Amino acid sequence: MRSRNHRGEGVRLRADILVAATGLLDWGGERAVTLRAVAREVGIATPSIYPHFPDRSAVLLAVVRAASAELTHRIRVAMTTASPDDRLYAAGHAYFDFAAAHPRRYRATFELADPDPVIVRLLAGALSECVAAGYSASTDPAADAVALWLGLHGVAHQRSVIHNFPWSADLVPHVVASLAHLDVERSHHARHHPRHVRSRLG
Amino acid sequence: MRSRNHRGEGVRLRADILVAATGLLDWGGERAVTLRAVAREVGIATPSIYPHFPDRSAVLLAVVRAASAELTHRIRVAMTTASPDDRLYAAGHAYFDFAAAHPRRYRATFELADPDPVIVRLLAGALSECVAAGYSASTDPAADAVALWLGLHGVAHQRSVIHNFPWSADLVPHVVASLAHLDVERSHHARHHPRHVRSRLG
DNA sequence: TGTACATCAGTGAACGCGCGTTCACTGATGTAC
DNA sequence: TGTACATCAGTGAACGCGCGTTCACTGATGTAC
Repeated sequence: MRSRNHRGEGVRLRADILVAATGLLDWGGERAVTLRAVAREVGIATPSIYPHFPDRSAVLLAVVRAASAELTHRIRVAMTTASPDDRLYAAGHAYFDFAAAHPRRYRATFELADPDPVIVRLLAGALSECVAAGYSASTDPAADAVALWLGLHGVAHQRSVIHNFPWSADLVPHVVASLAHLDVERSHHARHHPRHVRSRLG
Repeated sequence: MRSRNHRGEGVRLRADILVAATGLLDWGGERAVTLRAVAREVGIATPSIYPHFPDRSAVLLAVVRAASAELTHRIRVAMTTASPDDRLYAAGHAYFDFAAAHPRRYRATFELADPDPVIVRLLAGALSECVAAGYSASTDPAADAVALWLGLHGVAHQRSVIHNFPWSADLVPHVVASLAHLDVERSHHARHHPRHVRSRLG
């Protein structure tokens, strides 16, 4: 099934192990990531994992660190938008989408590793720009960015846990606008949901 | 160590099993709740659990349902306050405190059982009263109550996971005020943190 | 009042399983001379 | 060019463990007659 790596390319197996472990995590949660299951998936003998990882927990930690890095990357990519308030909305959606796409991985990431502080910094930066541009009424962007991140985490985590929940389409922008104290009238949210704005103005 | 129950009082063991399982859950997480460990803790033979629960997952589910009921109860008790906005702040603190007091139990509760819809209804009720009293600018209390609950969950869940985090003292009232669109000037938050209000007004 | 019997609360031993980890190994491939 | 040797990538068998669950049971306590 799997052919032995060429000399000097033994590190490739490390990557294969991580891919398999990630798949198992997504499929059956943390419990499903056993060294034997990983080896079965990769097509190797179980002890072949040991030259690459000291023990089971090291494999899990590596998986979870990679997930954290990917989440940060997706948020960073999503935030390449012109206006700072749209950057916040885009970050919120990227965050939510990641949790929706990989529910178990998202959960394990936050249970086994500390959250990447870069995310909060990115949010704080965009929020500060919103304040400077007059889009946000925040008086403490650093603190509000933390609250915003925690709010997004709450939405994303529940999304990763619950199956039948009344997820309204504008929940994410709603949470973003509230916690970032965004001016709803000019926001992405307002532009896409004029009826909501009208009822708010009426 | 443990003496056999009198005739007709065999159900007592059921309660003992739940107490022990809850303790193990708090101590070592879901993985620590094995039937053998529970039996060891209670002081019985492992098979003695079976007359009371069909299998391991039933024990866990019962533990988690009890935790959910207790959380709801604590929120209900906390919400016996005069003004509706204080009820929201009190609910937020009760929620946070529960997660801080029983981190692993809190996590397991939301991973193994659906959240108790009563909580959202309680929040929606108080929020509606805030709107009626002119304390909240919410235009959709039902939707805002969901967002508020998700925000609280985010704060509480991170609290149950992370150990060294910059938990600011007014994070919870901050999140509550933002998501409930509360009038910060009259709020509990404002009354207890006048400096924050001044900077907001300046 | 005595006694046979049913029921209740719980036990002890055993089953088969999957697990993490260790150990001594194998066979191919490159390198020094 | 040939050959001994080192290294690399990975294997197969075994260890001891804790687990969920099943089974036939035990001994005390209440009840019917």
